[in-house]
Amino acid sequence: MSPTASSRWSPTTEQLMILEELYRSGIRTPSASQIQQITTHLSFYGRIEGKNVFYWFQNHKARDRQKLRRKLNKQMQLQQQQQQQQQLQVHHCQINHDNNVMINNNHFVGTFGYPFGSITQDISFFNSPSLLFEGVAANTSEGRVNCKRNCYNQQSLVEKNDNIALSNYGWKLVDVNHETSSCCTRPLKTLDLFPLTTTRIKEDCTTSTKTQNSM
Amino acid sequence: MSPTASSRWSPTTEQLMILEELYRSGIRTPSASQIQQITTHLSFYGRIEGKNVFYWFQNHKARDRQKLRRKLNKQMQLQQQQQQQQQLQVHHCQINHDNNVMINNNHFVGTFGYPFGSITQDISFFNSPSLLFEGVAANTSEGRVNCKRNCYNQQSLVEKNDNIALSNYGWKLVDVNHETSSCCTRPLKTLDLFPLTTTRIKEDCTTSTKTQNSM
DNA sequence: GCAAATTAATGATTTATTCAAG
DNA sequence: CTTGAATAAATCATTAATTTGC
Repeated sequence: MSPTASSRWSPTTEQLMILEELYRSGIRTPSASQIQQITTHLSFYGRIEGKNVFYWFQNHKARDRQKLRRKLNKQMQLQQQQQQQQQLQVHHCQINHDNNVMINNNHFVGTFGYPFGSITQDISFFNSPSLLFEGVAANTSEGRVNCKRNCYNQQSLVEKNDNIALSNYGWKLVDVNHETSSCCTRPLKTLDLFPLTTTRIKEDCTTSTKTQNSM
Repeated sequence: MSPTASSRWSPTTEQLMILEELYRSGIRTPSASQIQQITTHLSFYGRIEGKNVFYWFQNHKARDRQKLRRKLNKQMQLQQQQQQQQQLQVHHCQINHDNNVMINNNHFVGTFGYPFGSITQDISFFNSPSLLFEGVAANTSEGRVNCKRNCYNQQSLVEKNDNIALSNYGWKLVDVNHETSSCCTRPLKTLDLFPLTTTRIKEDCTTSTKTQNSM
């Protein structure tokens, strides 16, 4: 209960709610200035630093992806099991033969659609969709590249315009915020990120969508 | 020739020499204050920012590891090929049988010593040493964990003592250096990192080893 | 020699993984 | 077990070497 320095930040309920709302509204990798604004705003509800905001978004994004992957992976597995079962019923005469390779290989992706050839530099292995997800060799190539491409369109390009060249990593952040952020400063400018309605949870998004566009 | 802003820093010869010397002397993940010192010192030889130093060490370390992995990987492959050859000479009656699995698999690590079992959450697959290294499914688990453990002992723990809680990531760095580092400041304090002899390339290391210990 | 074209290095970013507090 | 923090790995993107055709 005493406010003695605990080794790590833990968000207050309100801070958390706001962060989650921002996340829902589409923010994934806030730029330095965005982080600055968010931090300033949230410092009104408790001690907080820029890096906390930075890490929060990073972790939240990562764990969202992770959750999704797990889910899809599970679906895949189920599908495959079902397919296998069906095949067993139809071609049950081949069971003993195929068993040499498939037995016990719930995760043995190496055998599914592995494109042979290509010796050294070519990394375009593993095109099987099952490799996109958690399990064994999920993050080797191709698959993740595609995945990433999708993610890029969400934030990065926007930020390139906002922040001339460096985007959102720490180095640019602190000089605006650090050492002067010891709470007690109420938001000085009107923040685009926080139009006035931070406690609204879920609406039809028609009035609030421009929140994000103006950054 | 004109010093018009190129989008990324490229180190001068002297900066590079010094960085490499520091690296050789054992620095891998410099703390914020170390980065600050190094930056200040190197800014004497040309424009440079803290993040450049940070990135340089990060990349250099990573690419060192990578080089090592590649090398060891190559050795492994050779060894395995030799072993295979030997086995072929001894058990040549089994060739046709094994071919079903091994043919064309220069990188097909999935078949080497794969421990069956463990369905969903357990990630402790792939214990084969060949999986530690580049190729296909190199970075899945276990192997890398071990690798990492080793690396930790080199720097991180030291830095925990140096820098109270945050160690060396961007957030702490800029407030000391940024926006005031526009060259023209000669090193103000005597730097432990740079005792006086920065141009010495290679010696017996007996007189200079304490350089690193005092940080 | 010397640019255009390729390729290799490497600075900078983003994502994945791991550690560890609560 | 959840999640803030930290680190390592993968990737992107630009610059430097290098090659190639003239």
